[in-house]
Amino acid sequence: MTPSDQPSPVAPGTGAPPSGWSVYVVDCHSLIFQVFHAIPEMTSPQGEPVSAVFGFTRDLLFLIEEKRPDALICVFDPPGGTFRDEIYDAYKAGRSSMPEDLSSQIPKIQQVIAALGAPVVTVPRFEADDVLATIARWCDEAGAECRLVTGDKDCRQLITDRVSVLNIRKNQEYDAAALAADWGIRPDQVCDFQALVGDKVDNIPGVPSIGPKSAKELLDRFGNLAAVLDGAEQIKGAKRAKLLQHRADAELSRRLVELDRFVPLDPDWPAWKLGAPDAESLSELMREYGFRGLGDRAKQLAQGATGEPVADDWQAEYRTVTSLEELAELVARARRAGRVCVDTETTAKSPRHAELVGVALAWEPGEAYYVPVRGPAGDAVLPLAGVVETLRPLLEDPTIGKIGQNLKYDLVVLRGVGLRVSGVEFDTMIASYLLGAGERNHGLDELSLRRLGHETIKITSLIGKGKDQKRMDEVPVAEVGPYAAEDADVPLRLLPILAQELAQNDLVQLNDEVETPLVPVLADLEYEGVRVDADQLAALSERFALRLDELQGEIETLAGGPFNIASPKQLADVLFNQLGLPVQKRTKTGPSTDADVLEALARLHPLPELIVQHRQFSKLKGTYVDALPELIHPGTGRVHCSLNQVVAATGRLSASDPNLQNIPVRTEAGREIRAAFTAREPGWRLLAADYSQIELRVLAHYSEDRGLCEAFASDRDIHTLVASQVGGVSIDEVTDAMRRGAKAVNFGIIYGQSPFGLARSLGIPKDEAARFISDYFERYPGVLDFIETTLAACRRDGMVRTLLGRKRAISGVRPRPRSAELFDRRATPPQLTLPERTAVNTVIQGTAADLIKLAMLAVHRQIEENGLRSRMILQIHDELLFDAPEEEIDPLAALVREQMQGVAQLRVPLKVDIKTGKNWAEC
DNA sequence: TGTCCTGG
DNA sequence: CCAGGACA
Repeated sequence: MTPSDQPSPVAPGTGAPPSGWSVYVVDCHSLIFQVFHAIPEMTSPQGEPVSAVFGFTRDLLFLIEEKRPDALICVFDPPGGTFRDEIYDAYKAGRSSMPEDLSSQIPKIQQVIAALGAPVVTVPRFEADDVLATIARWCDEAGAECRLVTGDKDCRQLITDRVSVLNIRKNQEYDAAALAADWGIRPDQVCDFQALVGDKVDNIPGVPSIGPKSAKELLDRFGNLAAVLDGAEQIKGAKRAKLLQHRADAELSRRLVELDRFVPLDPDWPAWKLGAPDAESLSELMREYGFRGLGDRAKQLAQGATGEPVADDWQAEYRTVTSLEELAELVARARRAGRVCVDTETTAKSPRHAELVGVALAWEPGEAYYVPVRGPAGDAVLPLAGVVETLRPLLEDPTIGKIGQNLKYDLVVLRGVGLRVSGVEFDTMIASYLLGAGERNHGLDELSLRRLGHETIKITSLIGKGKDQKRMDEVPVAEVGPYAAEDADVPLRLLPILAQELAQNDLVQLNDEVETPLVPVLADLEYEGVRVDADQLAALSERFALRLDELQGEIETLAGGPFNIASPKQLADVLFNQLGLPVQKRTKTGPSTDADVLEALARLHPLPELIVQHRQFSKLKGTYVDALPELIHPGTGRVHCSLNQVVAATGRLSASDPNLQNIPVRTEAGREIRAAFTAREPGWRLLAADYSQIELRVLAHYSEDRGLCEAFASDRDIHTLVASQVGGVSIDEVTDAMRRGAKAVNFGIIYGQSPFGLARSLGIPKDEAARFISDYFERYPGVLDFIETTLAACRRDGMVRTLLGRKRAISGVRPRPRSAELFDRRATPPQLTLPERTAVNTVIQGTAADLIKLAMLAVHRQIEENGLRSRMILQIHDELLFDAPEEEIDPLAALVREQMQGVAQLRVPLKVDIKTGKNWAEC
């Protein structure tokens, strides 16, 4: 609003905009409500609702881009009442108040408006509509074009030759012609029309039994409301009585719907002129809310406004090294600095299959060096061997801190050229992950943009994308240099920012003592890899192919013709249309054909069972048997999967290329695949050490439940024990079904499963499952207390933490019941919502992940200190796999057990089972 | 992109 | 609950 001490540029009451202007006025609350209801729920990376912010920003960007207004005035309703409340208490009583999920977005929307360079106007005691009416009048009087952006029908009374209402959803102008086609009246009759018809939502009474049609007829005949009311006597039928009886209502209605075109507002056209957007804060906001697409549009808009790229005061000195002498000099300088940021450029994404193209080094922000060792013919590069030897005293010195983004990658690559990098100090990717577990993008480009406001050179601008990508060694050194140097510079600049944030979030210890030291350990695992017998897989592939052929034949006979078994759509057609089997459940796109459904159908027809088998074999063949040989490293004969430290929101590792964490184990065919994973050479064996029931032990620890803790202390089969205690029978009396039930409940608790989910996974009725769970809570009361304590803390803090302080933000946990109500909940098990289940699961699964990470660090160190040749080669959540010379098996087993069991002193002992064999199936 | 399946 | 990957 115009400050009152500013002299008004025009006389009060008149407010002509500069000539030739096109003025857009937005009724913000109207638009916000529209988009809020039109757009499905969206949350920002921080978990706050932002769907209305998104919709509003999108619409405003659309207006700016497409309509190019000279002024874009955003009008908000004032807080508190308006003059209409003063003349009629029931005014707008029918409108529900704004939901919290929406009102929390209003300040965000106002930030966006400010960043876009548009003014916000509010006039106390006057609704936004009245402000629209006033500005519309000014425009009309001055002959300026004015568009009113609102969904409110009241504004139709403002329509003139110059003023129209813009329907932004349909991008249609609603003018006098549209009004005539819609209501059949003129703009000057709008108030009278609405006074007769009324409006339920705004609690405008109107005249009962008069709808749009009769209102139009009356106005056609009499011209306006006053004439209609005066002439009511001449009207025939029931309407006459109604009009006479509700004359006062109609007159009040007219006063309510008529907008005030003279609100006390001083126009300030210079200030209202749509300015250039504030690119920096705009893109910052778009990133904060997670609007990627809008961010790009906003950026373009900002560039268009200034005619040049967004200012980015990035000062940097990047050089490409041209001689080994120069490199030696740089190494000496880096050593003096005591730290170095490293980034390697290579020919491939997989570090084990990649060739080194160059190394970038930096130790002071704003200064970085690129050392090329490969490049297109004719480009000057340094000899690899010389570079390696010159870098060795820098990179292998543990006292020189190594900084970088995804250092594990560089460690594996450099190990490939004979450099064992030591002294890993800070990895920006890991810091970003610890600060925002569950966020998908921890890439350097994103970090730079988000934390430094600097747009980095994209790799695609060098090597292109899609099918005909170049390799980095095919890109001229002159282009690679600045790109690589920047990738060494950026982490250095990010470090202080991230380090401070880690400190603020109590994550320093977890970062410095667990996650960062784990980087070289994981690099070693990846570097070692797992031996796979390609011949065995080839034989298996043939056998599976034969079996699949057989199955396909049988299936087509039963189905009465060929079809694509792999297509759920075609399969559904065969099962439910051609065979007429009953549909069990539906997916978004059609009847479901998943394993549960097929199992249920198997009792009615032989086909589903065959489908299950076919799916199983084709899955195993496609995902493992045929894919694995492709990934075997020609030099090592082993597969070197990638272990990702920053993907899983709970703190677990994940594996890919190939994912060795989901090699089959439950079926016979799956175990045959495991048998193809072998020790690396004759005389070596595999050793698998897995934590027994680690997640349940974590649950026992947190719950402090006597019964559960004692169960673990007794070292008996936990599922049997729980079955006997919950069922109230002796251990010998526990049946198979009871143990299965207990096991399912145990898992259900860890996964926060609902009684419904439990019933489904066990195939028992829902009330039976619910009773099982309540019996469980009755027997182990500490478990429910733990769940409630966890949820209360999550509700309070907006996040949960694991044993080592790893945090995960979770919003949406409902207010917790008072403790008195907990007793009831033992009788009727709690139905947890998704965020609540996630919160419980994260604490348990994340703590288990913490423990095994500690174990990996301890075991890795011990193997090194004891000079063993044995190697850790894989982690599968609760299991560690080792490749060991036969004579080391016993000492290794002892060492591994001791270290794994000793990582933490919980209220229950940690138990480790160890198995060895020539292949993984034997373990 | 959604469905299904493998593991924990 | 959380992941990765194949397939249509």
